[in-house]
Amino acid sequence: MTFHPFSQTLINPSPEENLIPSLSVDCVILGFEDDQLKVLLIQHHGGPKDGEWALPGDFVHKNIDLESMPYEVLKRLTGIEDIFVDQFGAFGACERVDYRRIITIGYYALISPGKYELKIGNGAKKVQWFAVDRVPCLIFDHNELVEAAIRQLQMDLDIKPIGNNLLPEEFTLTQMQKLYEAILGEKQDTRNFRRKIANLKILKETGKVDDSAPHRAPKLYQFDQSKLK
Amino acid sequence: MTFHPFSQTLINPSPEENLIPSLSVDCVILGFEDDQLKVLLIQHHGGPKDGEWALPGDFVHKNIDLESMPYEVLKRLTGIEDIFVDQFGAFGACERVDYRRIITIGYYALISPGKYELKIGNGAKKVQWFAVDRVPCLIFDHNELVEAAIRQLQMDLDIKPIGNNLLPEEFTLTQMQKLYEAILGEKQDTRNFRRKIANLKILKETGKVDDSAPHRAPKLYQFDQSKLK
DNA sequence: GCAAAAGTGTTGTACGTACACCCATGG
DNA sequence: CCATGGGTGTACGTACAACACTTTTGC
Repeated sequence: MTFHPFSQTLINPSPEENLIPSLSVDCVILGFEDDQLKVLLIQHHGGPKDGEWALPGDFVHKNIDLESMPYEVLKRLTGIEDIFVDQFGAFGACERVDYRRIITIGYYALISPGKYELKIGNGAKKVQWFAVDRVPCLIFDHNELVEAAIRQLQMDLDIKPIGNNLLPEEFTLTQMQKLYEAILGEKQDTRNFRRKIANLKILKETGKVDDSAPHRAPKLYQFDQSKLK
Repeated sequence: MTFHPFSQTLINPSPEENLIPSLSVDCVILGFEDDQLKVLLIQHHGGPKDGEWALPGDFVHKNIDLESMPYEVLKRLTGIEDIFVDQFGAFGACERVDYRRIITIGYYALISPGKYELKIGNGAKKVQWFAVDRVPCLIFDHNELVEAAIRQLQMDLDIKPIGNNLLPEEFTLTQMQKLYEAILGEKQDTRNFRRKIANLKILKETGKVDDSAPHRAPKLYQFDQSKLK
């Protein structure tokens, strides 16, 4: 197999003839940890972008549906498949990739960091979570993609089961509020937030509390899967 | 130049080596006429889809930004450039095109039918407006693209200057209401609609009326360009 | 008893919705 | 004078924004 300047992120790169060389998929994988929205980045190992940080991605495979591609990328990085993924745009300026004409389709994915063990593909030196307001300079237009993904996530926040994918199985309302604040980038009023969530009627109490902290123990909730439209 | 199975819509097809053969752009060109939302379709002439109806589109040109491609398509069909265009998604199921793997990026465009003279490209038999609820069976997944474009348009209706592009320079509030009804697919209450539009403060009276009809002459309005956010 | 976070209500305002009649005009 | 479409107001309910104090617990 010849060196492939863009498949640095692959664990099992496909033979080049199975790829569409001018069309890639990039994934903005978002997670919520330490009250912060984080994005999963990989550091290239070898190739023209050695040492630089980038979104995980891949060329579109000729025999795989476009919409399945982000799951392929995620499977290689995390070993999981049943996650929330949404397309947020196609990016295709002539000079977005400096050495070749490549159009990319951006997807964002929502997972819980820590729930999965990350694998480092061949072509990658490191895989690491970064807070979205501490993202380093990325290759190509990847910083733009991160911003576009977050804008889309903000718009989807009220109409898609975002929390269900970014929060642990059981969580407190304070955690959920922190998640909303991280996504929207602004503080929320506690009383208004709780009323709004209550009106959605998508949570149910577990009956348990989180008594790991040294003060009043908050109630734990979970999503009522039957009520997520 | 060899025959190119997909560039039926081109007036001046580019040499094949300037195209990205696995990546196309399709345009859902929408207009408003006779109180109906209409979409512009072309009928293929020659090639594997001879006689069938399709969205106008083109392969992505290697030396043209992706986001400029819909303008290229529109320029060939209508000779105009300054119109509203928005990307609504990338479509890439393996079997969406029956004879080859082609991913397409969908754009919708808004123009006033009748304002422009349509050109018939070589590769096309006809160019024709169809009411969106009377769209014939189209090639590939183009019917899906039309529906996706309209869904996107519905979501954009309140946040983008849709009317500014689909209505004539001067128009009545009834016309505008009919446009909203056509896009949303449901009747609007006249009083509520007028109050809503008034609250937006994006229109100004022209002082003129339309006295072409045999009853009370409605006032003519225009968009106040300085107030379109 | 205090620090630290959980939890809780009221009020005003803005917006959506439902609903019916008079007005102006041309023929 | 009548048919046709233009134009207008009120009342209600819901949703959001602003705002501060009490409760529980571990130490």
